[in-house]
Amino acid sequence: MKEAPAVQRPGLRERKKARTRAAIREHALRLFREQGYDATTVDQIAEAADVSPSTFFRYFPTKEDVVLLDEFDVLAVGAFEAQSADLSPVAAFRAAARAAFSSLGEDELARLRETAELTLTVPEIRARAMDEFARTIGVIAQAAARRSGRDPNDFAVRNVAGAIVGVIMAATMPWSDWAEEAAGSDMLDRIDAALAHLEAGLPL
Amino acid sequence: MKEAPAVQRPGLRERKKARTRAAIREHALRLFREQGYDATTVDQIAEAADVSPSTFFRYFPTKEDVVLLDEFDVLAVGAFEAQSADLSPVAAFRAAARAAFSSLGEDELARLRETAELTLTVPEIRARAMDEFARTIGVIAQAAARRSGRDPNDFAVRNVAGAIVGVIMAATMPWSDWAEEAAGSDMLDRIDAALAHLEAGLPL
DNA sequence: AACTAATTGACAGTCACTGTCATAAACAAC
DNA sequence: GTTGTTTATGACAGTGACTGTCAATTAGTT
Repeated sequence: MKEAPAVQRPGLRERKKARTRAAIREHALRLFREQGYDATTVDQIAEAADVSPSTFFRYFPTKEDVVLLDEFDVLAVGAFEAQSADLSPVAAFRAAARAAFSSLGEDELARLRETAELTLTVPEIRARAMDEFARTIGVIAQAAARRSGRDPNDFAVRNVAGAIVGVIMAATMPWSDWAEEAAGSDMLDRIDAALAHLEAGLPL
Repeated sequence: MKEAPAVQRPGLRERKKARTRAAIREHALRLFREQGYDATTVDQIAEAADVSPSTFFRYFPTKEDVVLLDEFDVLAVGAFEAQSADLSPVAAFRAAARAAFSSLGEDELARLRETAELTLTVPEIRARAMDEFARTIGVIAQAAARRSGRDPNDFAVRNVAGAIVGVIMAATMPWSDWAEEAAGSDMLDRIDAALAHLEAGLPL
């Protein structure tokens, strides 16, 4: 008479894990906001989340990863493949990014902005973001390859993905004396404008 | 009656510092090659270079920086500004890169390859390379701005610089299962091809 | 030769991160 | 329920990168 939902229910254990994970991330982001990233030790986060320091590292391999785990590109890739096939890769990606962003809820957007802020501000995290970007190039290349029926390791495909990530970097990264201008325009708008510019062939 | 060469002679102190710096880097790279990056401790490097660990950190702020100090982009920027003004920014940069590469000596090329290898291989260093790339975007943007008489913070200028760095990343970074192909072609050739592709408008 | 300023080494300390082991809780069977 | 198995957790000890301070040395100067 059990008849328990086989796929549906994650099980108590899984739910507890998810709650622990969320608690750690939540308290970590709060502490970063309150005292700064460097000034916050892993021990403090662990204590605030009421777990042992060991447990912290079981959930996040490094302190940086508390900030860096977005899973957002998965969303974008889904939208990417849903675009009509006659669009150029860049145009398709741009449309996909817009769709993905607008599908986010308020709280998700807020967290995205907060982590983005930290990624831009803290050198350690900014550095680590490189690997994320490289991984993203791979993900985009794979999706573009599927769309166009080419090999994901194809040189041209990878190159397009690289250019996309490059202009996003340029639109996102903090500039020498550019903090004011950046504060004015929205990050997502800047990304969209950068993609539009790339789509148009980077005219000067 | 001194009449010492005012600008010419660096002074004994400076020469000693340069020699110490070179010794540290040399022994560090050798140890990395022999035992791997992670397995090599700063203490070992210091001992091999016959300085104290404290001194190591006075010359290089972090262990990663032993690898990451290229000063190569400065060379490229010089060549960039020497290109004729009717070339597109991308074409000009491509020509400049070729010129800069071919101006390097054998030993400099060897060291460039070795540090590049480490940058691609070791996750820590690869991550840190992000900041270098961001800086490089800035440097390229400044040079491009001077060339075209625009503001270095101009959106389009930055975006072009970002695209250039992006395709270089794509051509340089190691791929999922891509090691074989990469070994075949030369890194510099791949960079040139990537720039050519970008120059042509990224056709698929 | 004497004075000043820079370079260095020794030392102690912090913190991210790793590995191991024993305990306790969740799940699966009976 | 009661058992046995798996998994999450915490306590602990250790490594290594990095920081700060202080005293001794050494290069440059008068």
